[in-house]
Amino acid sequence: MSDADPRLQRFADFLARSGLKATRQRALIVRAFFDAGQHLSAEELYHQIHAHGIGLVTVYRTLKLLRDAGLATERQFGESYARFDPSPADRPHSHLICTRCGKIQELRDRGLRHLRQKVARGYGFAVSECKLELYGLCRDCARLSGRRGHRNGGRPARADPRSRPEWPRRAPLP
Amino acid sequence: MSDADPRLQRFADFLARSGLKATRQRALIVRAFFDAGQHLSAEELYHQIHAHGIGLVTVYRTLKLLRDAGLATERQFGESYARFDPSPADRPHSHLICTRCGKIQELRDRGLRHLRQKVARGYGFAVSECKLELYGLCRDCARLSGRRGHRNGGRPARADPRSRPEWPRRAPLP
DNA sequence: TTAACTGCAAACCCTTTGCAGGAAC
DNA sequence: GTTCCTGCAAAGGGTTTGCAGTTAA
Repeated sequence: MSDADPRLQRFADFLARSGLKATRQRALIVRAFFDAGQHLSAEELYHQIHAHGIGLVTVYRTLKLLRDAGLATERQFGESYARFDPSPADRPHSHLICTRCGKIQELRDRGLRHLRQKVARGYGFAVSECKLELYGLCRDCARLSGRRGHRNGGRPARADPRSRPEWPRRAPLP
Repeated sequence: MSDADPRLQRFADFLARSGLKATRQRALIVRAFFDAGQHLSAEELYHQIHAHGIGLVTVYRTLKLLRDAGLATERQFGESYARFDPSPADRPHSHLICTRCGKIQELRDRGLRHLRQKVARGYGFAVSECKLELYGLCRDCARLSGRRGHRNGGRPARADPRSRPEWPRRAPLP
């Protein structure tokens, strides 16, 4: 199933087109990245494959290549490090980020497209990229919070999502 | 005019309430921050006041206090450093970021509120914070770009706004 | 007088870069 | 055989922290 992923071919094409080489490390990293199907950080991805003797630096370099190939988008979800979104840039979507469990869901809504067009008209602004992130509690966490009597109305203690409390920042390193 | 700014009083109240002290440095930093009325980085703010013998570390610490007091929001506009938004958190707004000149405009649109409510209903997601950022060319830059024949359709060279090329990253240091 | 604050330097974290050996073309 | 790649170690840049002296309360 992973072999049939057209993105692997697109990456191979990108490498060839750019005069770059198809190495064992790149193949492993790219496959692990697409297989995860999530918004991984460089270190999380590294953690999944470092058993194969691949270094963190190579993971960083390959993620940058994926970004340049248009197969990943670098994102900052209020953390001190970046996450990479495997969705191609030509299929824009927004994100719902749970401030309790860290889950990241994707959201597609055409309301955003309208907003974008309205802005273009009203402000004379030529939009090239549109980022919408909604922080809050996912369905499960909201339910849990509700049971506990939602002490502060379901709002997190701090407005700034950079200071998310207890949820897993990255996969633990050995 | 700056003295009449109710935010100064709110900050003083916050300090008193928290058992913290009102120092000369904090007064200077907070006033400079509100007077700027822009989305400053810590270093830009430092640059404006370091003549008074105030250290960068104190600027960082005071900005964090402002954030905790609800008088500033920490934001990451695709740069490697944070900017602080002087608008209080209870007046949410979006941002238009010009990828050419770096200008940041604010945008208030009730379409976003509707989207937010729709998400709450459809996904069972309890939204606590909503971030919308539109990257592209502001009116002036779009016009310039148009005159030059908008070589690549008005799109920046790279999709990722982290790699903005030539515009002022921060106020130059002496 | 006491607790909090400042500034310096050093640490910290994530990411990038320099370099010598190794692998793809 | 050339060019690009890898991994290591070290550097880099923004931010935070430890500490000794200073200042607000």
